Amino acid sequence: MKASSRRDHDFRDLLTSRGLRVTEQRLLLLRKLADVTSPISHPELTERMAGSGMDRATVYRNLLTLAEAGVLVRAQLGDNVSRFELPRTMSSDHSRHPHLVCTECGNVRCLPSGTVKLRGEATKNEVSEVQLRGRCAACVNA
Amino acid sequence: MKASSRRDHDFRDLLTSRGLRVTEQRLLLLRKLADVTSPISHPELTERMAGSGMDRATVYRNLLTLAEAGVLVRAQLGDNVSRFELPRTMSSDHSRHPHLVCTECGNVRCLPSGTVKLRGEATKNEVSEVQLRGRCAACVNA
DNA sequence: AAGTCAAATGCAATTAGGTTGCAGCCGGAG
DNA sequence: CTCCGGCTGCAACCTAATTGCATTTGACTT
Repeated sequence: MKASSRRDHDFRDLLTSRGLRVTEQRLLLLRKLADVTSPISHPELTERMAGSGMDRATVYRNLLTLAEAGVLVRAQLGDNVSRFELPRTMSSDHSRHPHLVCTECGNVRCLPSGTVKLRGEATKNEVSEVQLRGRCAACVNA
Repeated sequence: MKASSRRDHDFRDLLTSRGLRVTEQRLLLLRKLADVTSPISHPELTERMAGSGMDRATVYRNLLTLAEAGVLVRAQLGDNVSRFELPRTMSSDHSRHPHLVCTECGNVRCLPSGTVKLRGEATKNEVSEVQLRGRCAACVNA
């Protein structure tokens, strides 16, 4: 599979450029994260890696390591659980986007960066994360 | 003490106006929260209530109940621990304006309603709460 | 003032997510 | 090929959150 190996190549570069070793576990982890569309927590991710035999401590430490290195973005969405995600476009665009936490279905939706506009007093602060809570479109229509 | 009884009177109104019962425990809890200047976590608060013989579960459930009712504001710094705060201005409707949680000093700042504008895809959801995280103006300038 | 009932509390147990120490493994530099 | 330090697996451990249930009690009704 061309696509997969291409992706792996990017991941290798990403890791080595940050001075991190390229391990089979890290590649598995990054592949998984690339398949997911919204931020994922450590327990959720451990769950999905079940088949690989990877230990939860390894998942945990790698999430921290990768977030620290700037490879992943860490999100705090109000439920006392840290969630991580691979930035949309890995190289250029590290821009954060707003997250919507649905209080009904619990899912986390990523919104386009432009949909939330700060102005006035809000711009006087260094805002690093924008999060909305409410009912997502799917739940509203259901 | 005049001040104390006056404060208690406000607390009673606050509770009854939200359809919550006025219990000795809730008054103790609100008094404690009024004495504190920055958001406090459930364990910290339980610790400080030690002398009152109040149970941790009672503290916990009341924090949730009061936050749910809009009497308290819930904040999350980077450590996966929920902290709660009595808003400075106890306005009737505290959930309608955005909050900025400073990840440095931990305080929660209330922002004017107009400072955060939703548009596009964001408006397709029923957003009930807007929270920004980052460093507040005071910490940035310090 | 007494009666009533759901809300609230106390107590105890349990789950969950985060975190760490250590021995053995392995990526990659030399 | 060899060696070293980073990485992994395993197994605890800790703290915070959460829940079930019997009992108490606030606040409304009579």
